[in-house]
Amino acid sequence: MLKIIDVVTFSEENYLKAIYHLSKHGSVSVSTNAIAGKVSAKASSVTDMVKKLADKNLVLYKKYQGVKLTENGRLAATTVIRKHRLWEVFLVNKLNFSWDEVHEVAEQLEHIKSEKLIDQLDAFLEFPTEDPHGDPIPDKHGNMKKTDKVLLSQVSVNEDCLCVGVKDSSSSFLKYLDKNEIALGTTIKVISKESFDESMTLKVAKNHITISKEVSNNLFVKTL
Amino acid sequence: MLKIIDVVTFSEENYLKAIYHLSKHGSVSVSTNAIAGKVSAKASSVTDMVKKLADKNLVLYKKYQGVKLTENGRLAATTVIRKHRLWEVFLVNKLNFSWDEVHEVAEQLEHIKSEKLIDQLDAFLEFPTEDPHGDPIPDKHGNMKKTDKVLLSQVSVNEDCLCVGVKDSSSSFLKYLDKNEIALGTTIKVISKESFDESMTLKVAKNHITISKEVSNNLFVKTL
DNA sequence: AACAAAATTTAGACAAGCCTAAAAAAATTA
DNA sequence: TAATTTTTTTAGGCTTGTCTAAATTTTGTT
Repeated sequence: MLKIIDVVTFSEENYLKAIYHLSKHGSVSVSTNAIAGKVSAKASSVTDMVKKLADKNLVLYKKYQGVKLTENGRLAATTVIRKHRLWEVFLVNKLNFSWDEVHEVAEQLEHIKSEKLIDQLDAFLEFPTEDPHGDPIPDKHGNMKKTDKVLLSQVSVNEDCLCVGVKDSSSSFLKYLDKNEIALGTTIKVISKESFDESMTLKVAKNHITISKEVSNNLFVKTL
Repeated sequence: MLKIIDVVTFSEENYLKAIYHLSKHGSVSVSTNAIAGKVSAKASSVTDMVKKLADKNLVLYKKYQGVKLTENGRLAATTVIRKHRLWEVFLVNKLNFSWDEVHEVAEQLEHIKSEKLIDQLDAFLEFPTEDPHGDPIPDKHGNMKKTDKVLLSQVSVNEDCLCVGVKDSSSSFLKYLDKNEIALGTTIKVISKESFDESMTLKVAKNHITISKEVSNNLFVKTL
């Protein structure tokens, strides 16, 4: 039977998204185990799903050789990511969610199927280019501006920088940042670095705070 | 095992909604066949689902005796309807959808699980009490104002009335109304009625139009 | 290079939600 | 009221997406 439109299921979309993130924008091959970790499933389930995605021409798959997105797969993945990030902007900018509350809801909203919906939402939000965590929002073709952001851990002593995003967007991390008054747009100066444990002392607003390497490796900044 | 929270699935929500609509707000018992028609499934599938809903205390079910919503079931149903109608308002008022385009998307959005989302959306929309088709939006407890709307076919010759809703909200009907410049809030005067085929002639704005009984039986108005 | 460890795949099972076909109960009608 | 028709339920099967356990392939290590 001729397949004109391949409907992509909720679950398939989650796998595609996981593969996209793990493969550095679809450029490299991804292992079964890595996908399993990302989607919280067992490796055997991943094998099954990957075969299905391969049948639909969304991934290239050879037994024991890992998985790579096809161009179709990459577009499907970036479309989901686009929807996820636009909904996050909506939740924060229009519905007063804080940045640590949006993820779970956006995980649901990203699967709503309606091209008009997402186009109109994009316009309603005035075509944002970044989500509330500083991640770029892909356009309809899956292209997104790449940012010159670096991890805070890479910044040298005495440099000023601007908080532009987080790597780990877990609720606990985002709450930690809130507590320390770090948000998108906050200016941070690196006061000192401790080579022993890779902790850093920062100046944030008027205060000095000390952070662990777990923090500095999860916060993206732009140096000024 | 103790069940604290019964998660209601996508499919279960659709059945509850169907039962609610068929049972006149949950007050009367509904037949298996009626539900099957509403959810586009076979009667045997309905029997299966209804047993599941009964296990979860969402409906009362006795073999061959039809189904009735419990208070839990009624609340679950009105919550879905509340979400559906709030999203419809959002789509029309904020994203420029027309009233015949919203249903399909709202059918998806109504299943998103987040109490905060729906509370905030309600506030963002300024607590609307009606959706774009004139149907009342339930509050958090499932209560909604009842309207004194009547079908246009019930209105007497020479009476003025206000279009407040539609019974059939199929896209083709809504497009027909648009074409004839009838929308929510339009004032209509009944000029004459033809007993032979139950057609009516109306004055809408400056124009006289003739409508069939199919139309007058699907348009709700409030007499003035 | 051979063996052990790790990763991956296969095989078989299960729940949800649907189906068809057959059986049973209820409703209708003659 | 007895027979027929309609409605509803049961029985068994299918697909999707998951799992566990066992088999297989690849990788890493002496």
